[in-house]
Amino acid sequence: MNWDRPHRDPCHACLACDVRRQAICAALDDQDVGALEAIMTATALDANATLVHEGDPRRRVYSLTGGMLRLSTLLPDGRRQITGFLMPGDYLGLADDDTYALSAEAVVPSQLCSFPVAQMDGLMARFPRLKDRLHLMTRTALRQARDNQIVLGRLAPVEKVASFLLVTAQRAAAAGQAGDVVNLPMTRADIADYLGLTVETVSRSFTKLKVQDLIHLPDPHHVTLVDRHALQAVAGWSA
Amino acid sequence: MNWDRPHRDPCHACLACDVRRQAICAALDDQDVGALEAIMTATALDANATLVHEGDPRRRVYSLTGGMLRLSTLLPDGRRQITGFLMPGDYLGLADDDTYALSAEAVVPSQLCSFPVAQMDGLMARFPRLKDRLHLMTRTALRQARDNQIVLGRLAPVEKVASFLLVTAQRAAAAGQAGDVVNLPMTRADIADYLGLTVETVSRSFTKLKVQDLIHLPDPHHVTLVDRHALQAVAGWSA
DNA sequence: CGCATAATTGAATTGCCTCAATCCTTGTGG
DNA sequence: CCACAAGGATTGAGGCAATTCAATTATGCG
Repeated sequence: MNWDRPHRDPCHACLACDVRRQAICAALDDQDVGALEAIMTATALDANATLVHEGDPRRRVYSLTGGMLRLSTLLPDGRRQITGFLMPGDYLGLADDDTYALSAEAVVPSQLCSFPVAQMDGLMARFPRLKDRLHLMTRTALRQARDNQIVLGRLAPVEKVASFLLVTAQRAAAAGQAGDVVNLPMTRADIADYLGLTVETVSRSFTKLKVQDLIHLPDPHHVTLVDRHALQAVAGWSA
Repeated sequence: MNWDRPHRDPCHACLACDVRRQAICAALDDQDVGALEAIMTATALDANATLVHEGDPRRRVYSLTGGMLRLSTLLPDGRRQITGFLMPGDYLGLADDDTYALSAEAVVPSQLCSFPVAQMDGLMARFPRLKDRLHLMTRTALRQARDNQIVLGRLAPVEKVASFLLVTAQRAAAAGQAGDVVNLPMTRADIADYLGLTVETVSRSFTKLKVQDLIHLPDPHHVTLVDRHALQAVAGWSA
């Protein structure tokens, strides 16, 4: 096991949590959230640590509170497809039934809440709003996955990268991290496996956007969106 | 409007429906299904008729009973991405919130049940199993969309087509249509826009599979799966 | 039976990927 | 504190595969 030992903050951690209003717990008010907290185990992951393996029995579900996770699957010959990056407030286990359909690894050191599925199911029966929120998050995830099909199927490399930057910025904004500088904790290889490209093509696409002055690249993990409007045009958003 | 005028079968159509055990109505037993039938309007669509437009307010949801629908979205410059084909028993409106995220058109003449969202919401409140089934179908759709990301992102053209044939055969089997001959009502252009390819590349991929004797093509809309195992290997399923 | 649309096949081009080298940052040990 | 090692990112050159452009064949409908 390569994650830190579980710990539980005794001082009403949930009420002070950064993602109290974004995550699954937002379905419960301050009185009821204790029930969720009671079945929760806070855990931490080192960078690149594996949380769940594709095909493993789905015994726990998770809510990410800090850091970033990548969801991926491997083809027999080693090709990898990353189907999404989880940001704080996101939930892991929305689509899975009895086994995990995807592997989940930490991109950077991450913190999350871990719940046994059986007890989570019990809580959903007790608090309908919890179940409703899970359903809502599933629908949102479905829309995201479908948007991604457009990106993967019909966009050219530069367009894919532009789209990726805009979506990432948007999600960061939704999580409270507004501003024109986007944090990209993942590697270029991760981005490539997410967008269906090679590392080289991703790098070249970044360079193209930089040369056109649509973005700045202070360092590989930070991108400044200089011209959001032009980026949207490149990404094929609206006319 | 290019669909036939609505009609209602007076003789308990739901109980005799082909997809009674697959569609949303499977959540209700024969006593309760009348409540669903009461708010239902049976409609028919001509081939290529548009059922809903991307961006339109989501006032009705649908359950396909016969034929086939394609879900698609357009980029400003005309590029099209088909995100899925709906087969009998499938539900339209799973992911959408207040507006439809995708357009839906009939591939061939199709029949479906139409429900006003408000009344469907009421029924979901009255029959929790109905809501649960919707949630289940949403999760399934999410898994399908993610599987599709792998196909779009990491498979070569022939692999994409092989995968498409196998998935289509599998879904037809789940709907009761077993056998090694797959029905492909959609055009090559539809398949291309689904797999992120051009019409020509799709056609060439079919030819390659045919030359290798993995499939037969009695006509463009019927494919016989000659060697399922070899097809699975081509599609990158398992080792 | 003829037209319009769809599907297939062919030739040429473009652009992404492959292979390879260099640069840069980061962290480690001397 | 500096040198070095190691992994990631970027840049360059060349090949190949999917696309584009174009023509032919097949299919289906009036």
